[in-house]
Amino acid sequence: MKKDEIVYILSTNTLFKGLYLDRIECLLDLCNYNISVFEKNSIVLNENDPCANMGFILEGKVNSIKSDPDGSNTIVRSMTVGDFFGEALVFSSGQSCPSNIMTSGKTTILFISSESLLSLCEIDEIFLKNFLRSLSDKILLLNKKIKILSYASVRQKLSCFFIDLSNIQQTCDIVLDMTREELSQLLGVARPSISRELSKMVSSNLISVKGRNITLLNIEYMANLL
Amino acid sequence: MKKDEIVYILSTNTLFKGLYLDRIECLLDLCNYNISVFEKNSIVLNENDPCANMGFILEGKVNSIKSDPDGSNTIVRSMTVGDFFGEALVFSSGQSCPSNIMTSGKTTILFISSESLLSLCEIDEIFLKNFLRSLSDKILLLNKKIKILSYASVRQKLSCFFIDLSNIQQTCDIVLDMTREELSQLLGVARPSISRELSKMVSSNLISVKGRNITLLNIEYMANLL
DNA sequence: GTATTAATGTAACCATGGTTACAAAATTAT
DNA sequence: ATAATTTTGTAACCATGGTTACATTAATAC
Repeated sequence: MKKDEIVYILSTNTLFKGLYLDRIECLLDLCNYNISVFEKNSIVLNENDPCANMGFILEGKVNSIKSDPDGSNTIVRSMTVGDFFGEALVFSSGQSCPSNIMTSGKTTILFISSESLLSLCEIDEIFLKNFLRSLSDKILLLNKKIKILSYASVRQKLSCFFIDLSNIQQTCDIVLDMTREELSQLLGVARPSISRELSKMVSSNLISVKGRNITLLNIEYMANLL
Repeated sequence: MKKDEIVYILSTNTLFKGLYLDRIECLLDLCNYNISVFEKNSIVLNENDPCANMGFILEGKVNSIKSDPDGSNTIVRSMTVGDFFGEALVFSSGQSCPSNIMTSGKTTILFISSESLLSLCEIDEIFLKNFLRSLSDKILLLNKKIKILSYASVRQKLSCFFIDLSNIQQTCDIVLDMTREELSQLLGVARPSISRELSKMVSSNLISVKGRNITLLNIEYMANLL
């Protein structure tokens, strides 16, 4: 893969946002990096492996996979070109990879060492700001997830999720960009329980539902549950 | 409060770890900072306020408080001398304070602006590493919390928690440093449910319990639940 | 178009855990 | 030591939501 292709892909992710292509190339040249190609279904990183590099996906697709005791595997996170992983691991105190990372197709990954990342932070203020913002946003995202998981009832979880979404989309007519199955996993609830509670909320005139389009009819009441 | 007292207090927290006192003083002099004194039960920051400064507690005690819809208040986090807050907020993209921050006694707080923090990161590599480590460790901590909250059964939650603790304490004879009530809040479970499941686990010879001392008798079985 | 697959709604059953209430034990204050 | 307070265990009751199974609808492939 040519260097300008690599640089272009890097420019699409949030860590290099705001940087010109030639600046990115310049920064990359300063780095201790290496590029690895993985076959389909090969293991990039095992659970509990130490993690000294960040990975940037240049080609293909990788999944972060958690093995359940019953033998089944859950995809925790799915990443593709432009995504990166390990940003919270390389600078943590002696922590290791929390899940298996596996390719689901032929995949090219750029690895940058933690020392180099530290240099980038020192050399380029924009990169530093981006890195700090990325970590901070992740913390806020996880906090929001904890908030949702902490609610006792499915109605509370849905209400919280819908209200957040209506704030983001700036309308009471919100559109879900996921299946019910994915929604249920996000909220930590069984899929039929989601459907059941949605029906109840429709009966109670809290919302109306048409496929993935949901209208919030009584935000005040829903907000009072939280 | 004298400057060398301030510097000493800062030296006790993780962001200034590894820095000599005179270096901290030097860094502080470069900062745009201000020191505010709050009376008992005054509000430092309201929920949803924008957050452009980090706060370091120099004196007293502050609580991060979440108001429930039923009118009750939950203390999310309790902070005292040497603790700091807002590290994940100042660099996030347009996010605001997730909870009320209130003093619970006469309190002195040192505020440092986000611009100054950015400067410190650029000037001092140790500070930069500390800041990155602090954010990263928080992410891993939140991930662990999500993992526990995601388990369906109380037995799973307790098993996960106990096994983590036995790794930290390097023994099967673990000691809880909290009440059952606090444990139940941490795991997101009702307090009597904790007691009930502990009893069941004793009956099943998985653990033995004597007050806050718990012995893990069958770690393998417990690990297989996860 | 039809066929195939995936997504969704629904219902019955039942296990888990929340709620409440109270007693016993442990801790702390006086 | 005694009293007061907090922490903890226990039991009965019952609501919530998980499980399973199946029908229906929507989406996609052919």
